Amino acid sequence: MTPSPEPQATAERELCGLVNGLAQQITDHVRERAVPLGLTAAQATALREMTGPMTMRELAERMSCEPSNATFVVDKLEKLGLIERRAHPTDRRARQLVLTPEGDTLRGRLLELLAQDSPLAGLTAEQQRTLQDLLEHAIIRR
Amino acid sequence: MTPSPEPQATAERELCGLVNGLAQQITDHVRERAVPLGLTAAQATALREMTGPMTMRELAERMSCEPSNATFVVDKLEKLGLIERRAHPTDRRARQLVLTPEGDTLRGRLLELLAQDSPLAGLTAEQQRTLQDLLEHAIIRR
DNA sequence: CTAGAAACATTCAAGCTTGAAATGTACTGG
DNA sequence: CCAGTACATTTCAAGCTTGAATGTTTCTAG
Repeated sequence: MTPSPEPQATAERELCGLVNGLAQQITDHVRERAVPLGLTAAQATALREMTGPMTMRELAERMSCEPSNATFVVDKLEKLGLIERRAHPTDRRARQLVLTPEGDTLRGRLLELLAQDSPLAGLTAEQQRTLQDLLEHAIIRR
Repeated sequence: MTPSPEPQATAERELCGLVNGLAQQITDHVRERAVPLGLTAAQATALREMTGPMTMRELAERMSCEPSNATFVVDKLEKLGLIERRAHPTDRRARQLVLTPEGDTLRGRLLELLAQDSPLAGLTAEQQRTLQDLLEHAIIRR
């Protein structure tokens, strides 16, 4: 065994593990509720983030993934008739994503399912606020 | 647009987005430091979690992934000569994973790199403790 | 002891994700 | 205006991840 690690660094590493663990739990939760609707976890995540018309890049950012991945997922949603790629009103490089009526309806059902047994239900409203503060604080870089 | 969602549910959804965002940031951070060592992010994560001899399942749990994925990643690490699969001393179903001397050395270098510019550096030690409490509280289910 | 149930690990197919390269469009300083 | 740079998107290869199916081994109730 190599030299003993700094306790500080170890604590940080474990904390990263916890963050990843919770993120994984959230994804599992999404997947569970997506499958009965005929969606994969990735598709459901995209649908969930479609709070209104947006570009590919905006969607990718909301999904915390690369734009090329958003292309992949939106392709699927488009084939399912849930989303449309329109010309962007002011930027000819970009596409404007819009939910179809079917997509909007399905999104509504999805959101209902997602609200049930949230992975964060173990926290009180105040704890959730604290968590949000900390995460926002930790994330604001880059 | 469909009926307006409950504000409570919306807040929870956004919080999930933050958790995922931070997890993504952590993975990116690992990837950045893994590549110069000739490792992928997944391989580096596995190496990082190898705090001592353990079974496939234990490693998978630490990596927050399915055992079948651990098999995949350990295969790679084994081919790189960084890890060994031994017979488990008491359970013939299980394997005991052990780092090779090279694996142990590389892990040391990886941990050093990972400690630099941690994605959690934006938080004070106390904030990190609070975050840890909240996450542990949120995760203890299942 | 023994049958059934559970657990460990692996394999494979299907789907996800990243990063680099390519294309087309917008912006910026001369 | 024009060249150069930056940006939005897509394509593709390589690698990651899950879930179901399989083979072993262990555990447990009877």
